[in-house]
Amino acid sequence: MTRPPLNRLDESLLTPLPPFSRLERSEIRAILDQAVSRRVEEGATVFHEGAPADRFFLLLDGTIRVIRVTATGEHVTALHIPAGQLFGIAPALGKDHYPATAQAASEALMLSWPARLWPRFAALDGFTTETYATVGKRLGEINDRIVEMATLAVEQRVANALARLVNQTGRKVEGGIEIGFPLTRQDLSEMTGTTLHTVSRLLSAWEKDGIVSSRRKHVTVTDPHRLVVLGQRRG
Amino acid sequence: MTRPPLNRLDESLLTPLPPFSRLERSEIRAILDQAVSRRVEEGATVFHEGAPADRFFLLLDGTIRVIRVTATGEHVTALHIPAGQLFGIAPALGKDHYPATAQAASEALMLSWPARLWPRFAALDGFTTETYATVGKRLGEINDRIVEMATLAVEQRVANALARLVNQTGRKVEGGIEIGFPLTRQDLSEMTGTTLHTVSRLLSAWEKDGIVSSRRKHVTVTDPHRLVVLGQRRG
DNA sequence: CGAACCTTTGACACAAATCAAGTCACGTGG
DNA sequence: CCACGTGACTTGATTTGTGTCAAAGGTTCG
Repeated sequence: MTRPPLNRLDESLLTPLPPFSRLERSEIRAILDQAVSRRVEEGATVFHEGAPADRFFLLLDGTIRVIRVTATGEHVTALHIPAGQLFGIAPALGKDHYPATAQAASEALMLSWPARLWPRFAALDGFTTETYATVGKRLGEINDRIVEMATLAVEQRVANALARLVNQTGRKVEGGIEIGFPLTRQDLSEMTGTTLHTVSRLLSAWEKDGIVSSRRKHVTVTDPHRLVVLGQRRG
Repeated sequence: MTRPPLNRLDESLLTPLPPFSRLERSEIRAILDQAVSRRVEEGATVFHEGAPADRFFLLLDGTIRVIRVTATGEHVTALHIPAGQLFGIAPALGKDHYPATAQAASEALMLSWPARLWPRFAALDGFTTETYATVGKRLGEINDRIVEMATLAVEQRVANALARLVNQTGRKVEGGIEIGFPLTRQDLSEMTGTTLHTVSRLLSAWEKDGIVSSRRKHVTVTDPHRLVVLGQRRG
């Protein structure tokens, strides 16, 4: 499952990514040589909530879903992480256990390093600045979700969740923009704090109105503008 | 309103606080000499969401409420900050504008420094580590709130919010533990995403059951254990 | 071909928002 | 010091958005 790099990883993997972009070629080389690369399939778990945070990760391709499971077994999706970002960076926040579970929303490709190397990374020029900017963005996102949950009705929350996914992972297809990974009604309900039944009803209604179009596990937004409008207060 | 320190601030103000505890006496002296102290009264705003983040703060006494206001004018309370913590640390997260509004829940006393000094603080031994541990804790807290909002009913959310306030700011009084600052039903509703009416009904019911006791703007929890039980799933 | 799963739809129940008065405490100013 | 006004709180009646319960249809894959 985890394997050392068989052939050297190419430096161009990291150069375009913000936390690494200011580094010297030699520094990037050193970082890559210490990385372990890993491929996980759709739905597989990368690490579990509460497990010792022994590694941190960089997502090269795919999407990671960050979820938490309650005492009664309900799943709540806290966040989606797009390709190009660090995740599992518990060490950066003074935690020695992962605060949530990370699973692959679609097949994913990632690099990882042992947590004990974090301080060395942190010492690199511009690395911390960029990292904490990412943390700041996530904090902002998650805050927006609280405001949303506190003030909006289910329909608006689902509309906004879909709109966010379109922006983060959407890819143009004929007739609209498709979410970039397999997505069930249940998944959407776990992102918005509702039930798969309600999501199903909403998507059915929206499909009738020509706003979305969906097949099993695939959702395409055909009228993004109207979707955004649905997300506003007052329908 | 903002005023320079008239008499030198005492070093013992900072020594016990985690981000400063590892610093030399001389370093603390230098930090204090650059600080501006400020007292704000109950309800006053320290800084507004969206304003340029030109200063960062340390709360010496009182409680700060972090709120966001929606386009339609609703208020949502994201977080309460207890005495002894840094706040408004937008510079630490790469932001040059405050992402939320901070207001004093009770009369509050704070120090502040210009944002441009942040890098110098960050270079001090152990300072960043402790700061980001705080950020991590807040991220965790806010995450818990999302899980709560997604899975719990109103009664349980309000019970948990009260329980949290008891832990953070409660002080023993005869007959129970009182929340450490003035708190209205409206305030509680803004923390839990419900209406003041529902909160009022809940508190009335709990008062009848001997779990809380309240007078105008003051809430005392008389049976903390049963309150915690109310916060669990299944009442 | 069957099993596992995702999805849809209807009927019903209920928690909580909304609508609507009205009482009660407190601080202010005359 | 009392009257007045404002803001906090309470409580009932009504409405409604969503969850829950229930059943069945559709897809995919082994």
